[in-house]
Amino acid sequence: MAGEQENVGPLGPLVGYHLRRAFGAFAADFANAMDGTGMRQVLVGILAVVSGSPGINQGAVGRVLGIKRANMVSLINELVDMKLIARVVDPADRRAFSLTITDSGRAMLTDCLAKIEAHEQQMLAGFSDEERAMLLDLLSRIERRDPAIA
Amino acid sequence: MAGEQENVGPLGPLVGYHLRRAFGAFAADFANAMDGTGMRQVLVGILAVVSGSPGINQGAVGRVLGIKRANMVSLINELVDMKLIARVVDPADRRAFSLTITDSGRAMLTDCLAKIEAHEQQMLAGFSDEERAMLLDLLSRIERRDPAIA
DNA sequence: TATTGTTATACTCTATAACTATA
DNA sequence: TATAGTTATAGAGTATAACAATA
Repeated sequence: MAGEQENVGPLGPLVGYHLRRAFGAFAADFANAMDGTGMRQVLVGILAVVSGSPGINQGAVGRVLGIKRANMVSLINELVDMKLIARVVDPADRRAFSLTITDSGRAMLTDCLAKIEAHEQQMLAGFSDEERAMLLDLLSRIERRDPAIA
Repeated sequence: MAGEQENVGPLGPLVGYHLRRAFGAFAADFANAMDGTGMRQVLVGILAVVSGSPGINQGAVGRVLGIKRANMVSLINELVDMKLIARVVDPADRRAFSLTITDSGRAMLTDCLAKIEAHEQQMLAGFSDEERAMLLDLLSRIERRDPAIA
């Protein structure tokens, strides 16, 4: 997925270019880290959000993570099929599904988060605590400029 | 593509999560910035690399940008069809194509780079020069950890 | 044998439009 | 009429395997 530290011409000073490459590197290593779990970045994200907000519905999860309603359907189906989350009709609003994490879901999330911690450690090896905090801050400030938010 | 600054549970402290969101925000705004040009992130990247290394071949461009050979084919076809780059058989190695940017390609690249500068300014509004430089440095250090490079 | 480019293919992510059922 | 979820579909990015021509 990458290589050959070379002449990228006018791309060098562009934050967007390096953001893309760094994201690619992170995503590739993340996928490796999830090997054998059957999980992907999005699925872990959804599982984490559901775990943090029991009873939340699909649309809300999507809004939190920036995933369109239409695309949530099959993702939630995957997690339900894997028995990692439970989906019941919300009695207070029968259009909506109330999502909760199952015991296996909690175990899976714990396992994934441990693997993700190791993956982050490896990707950020050589980063001081201050640098990691700085990076988190800078990235968070960019996130808020998502044109789909405003 | 995003929204609802809320409880992301255990994702909050993960660099990978924020990298993904920041990348998404940048990519969405980049796409808007390219509106009307017919260009996309990858195409601009290729054009920039070819412009910086005249005579380079497809495989090399792919290695520089982290794009697989197989995926380069249609991308190069697009740029050739748009008459932004010229492709001739390399006389020194008749397996390879020698790529050069055309005059229209140069004009297109200049136009895109101006639009990209504006887009970066907007996405990084509020960033000091030091912060931007710091971000570039931190991202570059992550890039080098791409598992596909090692 | 290795490499350049090619074709075919497949999976994932993202996006839009139109539908249903509830509110 | 608005919202939650659904279906269908399409474009784009990324990945692998197998092949032809050339080195």
